[in-house]
Amino acid sequence: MNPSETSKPRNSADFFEMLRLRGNALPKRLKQCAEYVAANPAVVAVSTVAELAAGAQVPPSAFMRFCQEMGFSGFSEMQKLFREEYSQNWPDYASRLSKLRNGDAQAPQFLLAEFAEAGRTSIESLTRTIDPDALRRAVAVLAGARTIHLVGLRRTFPVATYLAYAFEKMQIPAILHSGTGNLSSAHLIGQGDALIAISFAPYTPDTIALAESAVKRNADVVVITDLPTSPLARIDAVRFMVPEVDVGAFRSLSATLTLAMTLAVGVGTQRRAL
Amino acid sequence: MNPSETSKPRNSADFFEMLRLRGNALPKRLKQCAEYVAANPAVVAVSTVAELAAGAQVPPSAFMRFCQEMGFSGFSEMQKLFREEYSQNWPDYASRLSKLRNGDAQAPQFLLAEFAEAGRTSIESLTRTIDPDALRRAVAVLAGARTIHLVGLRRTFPVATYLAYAFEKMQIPAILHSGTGNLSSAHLIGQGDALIAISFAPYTPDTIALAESAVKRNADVVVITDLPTSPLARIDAVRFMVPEVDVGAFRSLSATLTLAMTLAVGVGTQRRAL
DNA sequence: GTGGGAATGGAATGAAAATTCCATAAGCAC
DNA sequence: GTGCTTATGGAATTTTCATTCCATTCCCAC
Repeated sequence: MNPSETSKPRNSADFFEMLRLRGNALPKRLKQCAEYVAANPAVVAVSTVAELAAGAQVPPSAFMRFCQEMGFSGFSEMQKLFREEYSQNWPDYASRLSKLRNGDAQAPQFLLAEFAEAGRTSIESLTRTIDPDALRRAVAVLAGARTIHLVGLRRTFPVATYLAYAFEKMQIPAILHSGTGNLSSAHLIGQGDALIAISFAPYTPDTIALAESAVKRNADVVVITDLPTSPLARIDAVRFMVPEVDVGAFRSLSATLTLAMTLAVGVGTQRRAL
Repeated sequence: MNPSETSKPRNSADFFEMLRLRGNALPKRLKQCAEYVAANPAVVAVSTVAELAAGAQVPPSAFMRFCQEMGFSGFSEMQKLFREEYSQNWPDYASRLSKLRNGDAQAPQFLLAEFAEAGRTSIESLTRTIDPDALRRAVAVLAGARTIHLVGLRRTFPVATYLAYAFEKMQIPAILHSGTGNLSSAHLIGQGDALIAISFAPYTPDTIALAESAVKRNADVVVITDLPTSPLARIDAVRFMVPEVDVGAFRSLSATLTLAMTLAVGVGTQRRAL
């Protein structure tokens, strides 16, 4: 470790700042590496030294020297940084969950920190995984509907009620199917209507049934669920998979609500434009 | 290669389609893999078998079997698919943002970005402003209550229903006061009970009335509201001011829900410890 | 219960990748 | 040009990781 070495970058912003400062002072081959990495940051996360070296047109050993020159112990350490940024380093809540179970004397503010992080992570990854086209289609379908039906039971009931509130506030006709009194409300849904069905594992059968029945009745369906293996994902509909993070046995709803708000307001503005 | 094996997926859409179709028919461990992969697709691109297996809580060999069951020769081949897909999507990120800024402000993904930002900000400032001592007191009060009453109407109704769900799941006696049928339910609250009252501007009079009546009946009250000038803030109670960010006429609920989860789980663990 | 077949987990193996080392080449001062 | 320092490329080494194999367990049918 010679004294000219700068300290290790902690994130990619650090890293690129360092490149900016020291980039021009590097020897030829290392400069090639710097330029290649700057131009293809994402590729670093998913490639081997040999591949990157080939891309930068230098031998692998030169690339290794580059990594060390940037303050890392080697390529692996540098790659770790890019991988974390790239995958957002989804925290390992499974292991925290056991901590939650064992250490029963958890101070509430630690819990708050956990839930806050779960919420942030969920929202962050929502924005990266949502298909803009699906969003557009969902908004179009809902804006064109005569009546919007809403169903979400148990853990997703808050989302359904939020949508009901938002639509009411914008004076868009919407019906919340809550299952009160165990009445079947499937017959309310007809052609020209749309249904937003929300369900996470364990999937409430009533929600699935209502969604299936809506499809049979030629209503448009928008599905919000968690996984492609969900029974709701089998339905012919505009589908959203929301990457909500579990903390212990509880699931953050932040991302789902964010999506719900987006749909509601999107529909509102589109209707007004018509 | 047995005949039941499906042909190799060519892209991630293929892959998720296969998961959707065959996911439920898989044996337990392989299903865990399927779900983990579905929930964390980006992580697959940048992780090792061992890491993913740990994430899915299966041994590495099970994860290998999963890859082969999905039609790949092994993990490396499957990872290749994810790497290709995901390193292609990345460069769009910067251009996507600028497109968002330039393009019409009504595009749904622009809305999504706004709401996501609002949610993040709200949660962030919640963790900064919450008083740990108030949290501790609230949890103590609620954990000691015979029955926990919940009230939150209109825009805060989703929070109240979320709490109701959480308490039910943990088998903690809780009553959701929803005002259905316009029946007064204030008389249900008595000494030894606790009430969580949630209200944001414009404050629903029923919520305030119920909270005041609970105080008169010597019940403990926990208040979640937005401003110190709120009528709920005048009540003798453990008080939380949640700094939710408004987007247009709509308010993110992310921070409020995060606080609600914290209270619920905090009470749950504390009760179990008693 | 009991037998058979599928599923599982752990340890052994082999391949691939990162990292180091060293001989050679290039640049530079004198 | 000569000697010295720094840079370079390829090959050897070591570490990490994917993959396979097999003994054990689990589950279901009878």
